[in-house]
Amino acid sequence: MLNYGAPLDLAFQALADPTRRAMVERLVKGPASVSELKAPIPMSLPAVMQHLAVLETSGLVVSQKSGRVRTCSINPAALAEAERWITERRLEWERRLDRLGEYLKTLESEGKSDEHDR
Amino acid sequence: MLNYGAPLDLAFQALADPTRRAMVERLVKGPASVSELKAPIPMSLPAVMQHLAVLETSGLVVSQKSGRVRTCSINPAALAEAERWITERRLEWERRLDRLGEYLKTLESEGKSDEHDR
DNA sequence: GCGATACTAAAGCTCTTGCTTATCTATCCG
DNA sequence: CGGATAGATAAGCAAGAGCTTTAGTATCGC
Repeated sequence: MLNYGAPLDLAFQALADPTRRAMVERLVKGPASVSELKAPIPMSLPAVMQHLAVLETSGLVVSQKSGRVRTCSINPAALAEAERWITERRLEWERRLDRLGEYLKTLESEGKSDEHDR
Repeated sequence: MLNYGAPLDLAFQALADPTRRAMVERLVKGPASVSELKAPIPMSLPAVMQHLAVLETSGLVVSQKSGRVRTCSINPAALAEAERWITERRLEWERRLDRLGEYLKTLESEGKSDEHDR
């Protein structure tokens, strides 16, 4: 499986951890420093920074350092890309169900005329 | 971090692998047997079955065995749940940007009247 | 019945993840 | 300057993910 979809790998992998999802949930409310991100998380600071690194290499989060504080924010584009993959699959599934419904309706009405023909 | 969101953990984890995403992409086109799922994948059959197991425990895929063939299909509900989490975060981010825009517009017009007041 | 088909189960191996503690480097401020 | 703050880096470790090969167990069709 050519890892053609590597960006999606990273995004979904990043979202697969509850701590990282909590960090994303915090960041959608607005940018935050590393300490602010760490605050509600019962974990060592290096652990939080490692989660942050995963979020950054996935592209879901960007950050910049100013003085001694690093400010993190959401990158909505990466979030949208992951969303888009799922949405497209769901839509494809629904389109297929629609076609199947049409087909079954056709079969049913043909069945009815068959009954008359008999 | 209480693993309160465990179902999402499993769904995103499942989607983080390109082989598994390829299997999902196949299944949105309609149900398939294990062998049909394996066909395009250059991997041993047990490996494919392990991927399938991940997809099943995540709830993204369901399957039933009839005779000697197991037929797999998508569970759109699980797909929709993962989609929903992302969508809600993106929407929250956008609502925040809107509020910020309003606020900045307010500041700007107040700034203009300040200039007049000066 | 018997060979081929379609999966299933188990063991083992390597690489990655998700933490930890300990140590170190910058910046800020009184 | 010097102590407190904010973050970075490194090493180490237990558990899990993602394969493999090997060896099964049911069905199906002649």
